[in-house]
This record gives sequence, structure tokens and C-alpha cells, in this order.
Amino acid sequence: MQSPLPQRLKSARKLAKLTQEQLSTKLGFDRSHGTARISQYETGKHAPDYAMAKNMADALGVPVAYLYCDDESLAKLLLAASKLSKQELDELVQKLS
Amino acid sequence: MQSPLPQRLKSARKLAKLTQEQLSTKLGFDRSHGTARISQYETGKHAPDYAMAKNMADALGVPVAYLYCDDESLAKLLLAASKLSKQELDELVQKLS
DNA sequence: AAAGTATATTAAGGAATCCTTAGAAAATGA
DNA sequence: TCATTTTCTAAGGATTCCTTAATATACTTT
Repeated sequence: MQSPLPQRLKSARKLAKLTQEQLSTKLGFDRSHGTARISQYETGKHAPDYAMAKNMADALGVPVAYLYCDDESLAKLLLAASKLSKQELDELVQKLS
Repeated sequence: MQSPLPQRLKSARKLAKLTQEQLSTKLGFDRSHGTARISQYETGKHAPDYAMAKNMADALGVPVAYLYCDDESLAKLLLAASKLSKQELDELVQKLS
């Protein structure tokens, strides 16, 4: 029952080609604690609250739900779907429902 | 920057036609505190950790990521996609990628 | 290979949040 | 209304997080 957030956060940050310090700066953190916190999130030592998760997801260009997705296929679906236009997305949803 | 979890949890529980006490029983909680905790989660007073969120999502038959989804269209997509077979889901992902 | 730099990780304690308890408030139905 | 079910809330002990300070790992250059 491990949280998928650590791994997903790390992979999303790598994909965005950011260091922990660059991400922490984007989030408006003081340099001194910023990287420590992000490291704690990525290693699973501590868990961010929702507001922080949302901020990080926005900074990394992934849907916040992606960080909590335990299913690999659904995770990929979220990433792909988030790149569709709102109209395309709604059409897809309609078709599946 | 409010968490979507309270609302999503409540609506998923309603959809499953369970009371807070029935859900708490399903989760193996002692009756005395079970409903208090679920109420605190649904009113946004407190936030569950990931393991608890996953347990609740499983008990309610929704993907755990759904509880954290702030986008309505993506939320609907997750619900619909979670009802597909693994093969259908993977084909859909392939098509979008 | 060593030194220097950048990047990432960790321990500890004060700060913040959660979980349990006990009870009260709403909602539902007879 | 009364009884019952269902949901909500305050308070404090228990737990977890955030900051600080320092160490560890990875990368570059010489």
C-alpha cells in the first residue's frame, strides 16, 4: 500500500528536466529548505498535502491526479488526455460513457 | 486551492449507496470513531493519508486517483476508463499516444 | 584519480495536522 | 412530535510534517 507519489513526482520532474532546486524555486520556496522538502517527497519520507501536490503538478505540467495514480495504464491515460483540448477530451468522455 | 477529495469521496459513497457507518465498517474501523473520521474527510476538516484514500477508493469501486482529480472531465474519464478491460484500456492509451 | 561543484539525501526538534473520544446536531420515518 | 438513524464537531493526546544544518552522492574538470 505504498504511495505512487514519490516515483511519479520524480519522473515528472525528470521529464520536465528540472533539478530539485529549480523546482523548489518555481514553487517560491526558500532555497535552503526547498530541496530538502522535495527530496522528502520523492523518497517517500514525507507526504505533501493537496495544495502542495497541486502546485508541484502545475509546475511540472501534469494533472495533479497523476501523482496519486497507482495504475500504470490510467496514469498514461491521464498524461495523454491532459494534452487534448477540452472539446476533444469531452468528446472522448462522451464516447466512453 | 481546495482539495477535491471531500466532495469526490462523498459522491462516490452516495453512488455506492453506503452510509458513513457502513463504509467505516467495510474499512474495518471501530464503529465509534469510524464515522467521525469519514465525516472529517468528507467535510474537509482533515485529510486522509494515501493508504487510507486507497482503502476507501477500493471499498467504493473508484480509482484512487479519482479522489484527487480537480478536473471534472478527467474525473469522468477516470471513472469510465476504470470500467474498461485492461486490454481495451491499453488500446485506448495507445491510440491517444 | 583527486578536487571542486552541483545535486540529492538525512537526522532532529519545533510546528502543524490527524485520530480518538465524547457528545451534539441534522436528517429521516413512524 | 418522538424515536431512530445519520452526520457532524470540539478537544487533546498521538502522529506527521517543515525547517535547519549537515552529510552523502553524482558529475566535471584538471
